[in-house]
Amino acid sequence: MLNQVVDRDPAADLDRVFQALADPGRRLMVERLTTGPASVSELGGPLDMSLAAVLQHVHVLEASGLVRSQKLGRTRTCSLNALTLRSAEHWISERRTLVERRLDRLGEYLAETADRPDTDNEPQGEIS
Amino acid sequence: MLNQVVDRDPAADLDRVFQALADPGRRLMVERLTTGPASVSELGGPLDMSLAAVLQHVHVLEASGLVRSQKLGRTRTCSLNALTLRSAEHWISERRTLVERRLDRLGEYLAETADRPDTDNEPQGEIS
DNA sequence: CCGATAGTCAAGCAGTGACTTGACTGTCGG
DNA sequence: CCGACAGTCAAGTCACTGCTTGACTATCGG
Repeated sequence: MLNQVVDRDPAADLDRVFQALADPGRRLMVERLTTGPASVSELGGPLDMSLAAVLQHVHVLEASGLVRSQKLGRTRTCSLNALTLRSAEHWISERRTLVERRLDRLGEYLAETADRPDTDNEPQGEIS
Repeated sequence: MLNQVVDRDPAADLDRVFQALADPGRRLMVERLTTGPASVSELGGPLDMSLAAVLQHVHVLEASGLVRSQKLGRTRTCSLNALTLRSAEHWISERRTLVERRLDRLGEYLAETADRPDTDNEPQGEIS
C-alpha cells in the first residue's frame, strides 16, 4: 500500500499535468475543488456526461497528481493537490521570466543605440 | 491580412495553450525560444523527427498563441509570446492561491479547536 | 542557371482520448 | 431485507494527434 510515486520522470510528469489541464471539463472540476473537497458525482454535476465519463476524468486528474482521492463508504472524496499546481506554475513562470528578461535587455540595447547614433557598436553575437 | 485573433473563447484558448504545453517536444521548442528567436529547422534540431513534423508542432504552438512567426526569405523565424505564457501561468496561480488560502484557514480552525477543547463550536456548514 | 537549402502541402496510418452503454458491486436509509 | 445511490469495470465507437512519406515551391550561394 505504499507504491505512491514510483514514477520519477519530470518531463512525463509535466506531460500529464498539462494534458490534464487541457480539458475544459477537467478545469471546471479543478475550479470546483478550489472551494473544497467533492465527491465524483458533485464534480460531474455541471458537466452533462455519464458518471463513468466523469470518473475517467478524475482518473486523469489523479494520474497527473493534481487530485488525490479516498473512498469512504460508497462515496469517493476528491481534493486538490496544491503542490502539483505549483510545479506546473513554476515551469511556466521560469520560462516566462527568461523571455521577459531577454526582451528587456533587447529594449535597453535598442534604446541605447538609438541615443548614441555612432559609437563602437560591434555586432557581438545575436541579441534579438 | 489582419485576421489575427478572431477567436474569443477564453476556455478554448486555455485548451490550446495547455494542450500545446502537454508535449515534451513542444516544451523543448519553447525552452529553446526563451534564448531567442529560431528557425523551424533550429527548433527541430534536437528532436529526431522529420521537418514536416516539426512544422506541425510549430503550427500547434502558433495556434495556441504561445509562438509567433514570420517568414523572411526562405526561413521562418519563430519567437515566444510572453503574454500567452502569462495567461496560462495566471490561471494556475489563481487556483493555487485559492486552495492554499482555504487550507490555511482550515489549519487555523483545527489549531483553535484543539486549544479550546470545549467551547461553542457549532458545526456551521462544511469547512473541510 | 544549378544544386542545395528551408519550408510547405496532402495523404495516409497507428495510437490515444473522450465519450457511451450495460452489467455489476458495494453501501445507506428505512 | 429492499430499493436507491454512488461508483466501478469492460467493451466498443468515433474523432483527433503525432508522425511519415512523397511531391512541390521558393530562395540562396555561387
